[in-house]
Amino acid sequence: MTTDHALPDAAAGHRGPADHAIRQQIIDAADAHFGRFGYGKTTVADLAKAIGFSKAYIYKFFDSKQAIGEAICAQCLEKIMSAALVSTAEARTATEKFRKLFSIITLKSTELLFQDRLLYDLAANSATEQWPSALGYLARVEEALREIILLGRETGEFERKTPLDETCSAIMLTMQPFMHPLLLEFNLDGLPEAQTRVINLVLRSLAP
Amino acid sequence: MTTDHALPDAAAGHRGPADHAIRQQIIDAADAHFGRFGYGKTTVADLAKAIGFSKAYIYKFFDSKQAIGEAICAQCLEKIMSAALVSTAEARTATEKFRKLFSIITLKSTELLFQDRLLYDLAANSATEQWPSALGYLARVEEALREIILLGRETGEFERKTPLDETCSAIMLTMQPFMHPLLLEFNLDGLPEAQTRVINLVLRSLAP
DNA sequence: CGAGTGACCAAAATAGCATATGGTCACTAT
DNA sequence: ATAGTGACCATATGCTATTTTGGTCACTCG
Repeated sequence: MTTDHALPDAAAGHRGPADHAIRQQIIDAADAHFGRFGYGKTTVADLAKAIGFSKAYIYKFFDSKQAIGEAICAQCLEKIMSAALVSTAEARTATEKFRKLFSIITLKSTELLFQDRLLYDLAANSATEQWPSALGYLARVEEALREIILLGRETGEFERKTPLDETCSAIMLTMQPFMHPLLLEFNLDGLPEAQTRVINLVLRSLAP
Repeated sequence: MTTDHALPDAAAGHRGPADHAIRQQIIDAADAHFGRFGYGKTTVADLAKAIGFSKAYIYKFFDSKQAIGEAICAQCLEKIMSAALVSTAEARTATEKFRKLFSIITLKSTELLFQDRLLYDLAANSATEQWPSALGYLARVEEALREIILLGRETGEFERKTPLDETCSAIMLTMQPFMHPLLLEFNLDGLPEAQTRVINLVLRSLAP
């Protein structure tokens, strides 16, 4: 799986050697602290103490506290995305892959919401403020969607007239109520039926 | 046009006689003040002074300051809705009515956003906090949508297999990115093309 | 030269307090 | 009874003084 597309740089805000043991220690500590106390209540000094170095040393590896937040956020979103990709890989038809892609994303997002509320808040912040981590995630989802639609067009499951980009971006928008953290929370009550109805609607529009 | 459906009570928070000259004076004063200074910066005492009565008298007509906010908000949303209804009435086909309904709603909402930012913020608040005024508005939009789809089904423009309620609620969700004030602001950059693409997608799914 | 840091600063968060505000009620005047 | 109000209270809001916090840099140590 190649990750070096022209996506928003997932390593934005990084400094120094990209794969350093200390960097990983910082990320681990941040993951634990952000999850337990929240992004806002965790200070950079806390992270420094957790790994046994001084605060200044943290800044040899990250541009800012937000950059650390982005790394954690990207990790969360990566977990969601990879669960979705596993699920789509198991599905046989493009239609099934399509259903899985978005239903797993929503499922995993709601799990995050209920189990790691503080990390979810971080992800929500990332989305509303359009951090690179969130933009990269959306780009990856759209890329997966594009491949599914291409497959469906090849197998004859989906129509071939509508421009691919147009279809993809429109579908991403229809799924926003179940992907964007703020809207997801807003639409929680109707799940999962509401999403199924929208997925059905989109699939009808994809029919040849 | 009958408005006495089982919608969320648009007159919630009202007290005393429903059509009293004073009530209208309060609403007018609130409209002016909320628009100029914002909901938060306007005090009930300000409104009282504006109409030349004491603060306590206001509470003979409204349960709370929020109830006044709801009234103003309902008024704003009503303007948007009636503009959309005028537009759909002019359109001939169900397809055209459908396009008009949602594009006018988005157009008028963005106009409100740019021209009366403070009232827009009030409406945004109403939506995120699910005030009756916002719920009533959504119910009215969905009702208009339902009638358009019914028309389209009669004229043969739209398919007839999918359950009507399911279609309507799904479409409302697909349009959320352009209706919900917070998302609208978020999606402003892609307008109006992005919405057109979604509308096209939905219309494809409605095709017989 | 590279790993690591204490001391330092501007900006932001916090705490504590005075004031303003939403809301009620007993009351007056008509 | 109806129209209307001043005085009152608990809470929210704004404000200022103080502390924390994000972030930098010159510096030490090996």
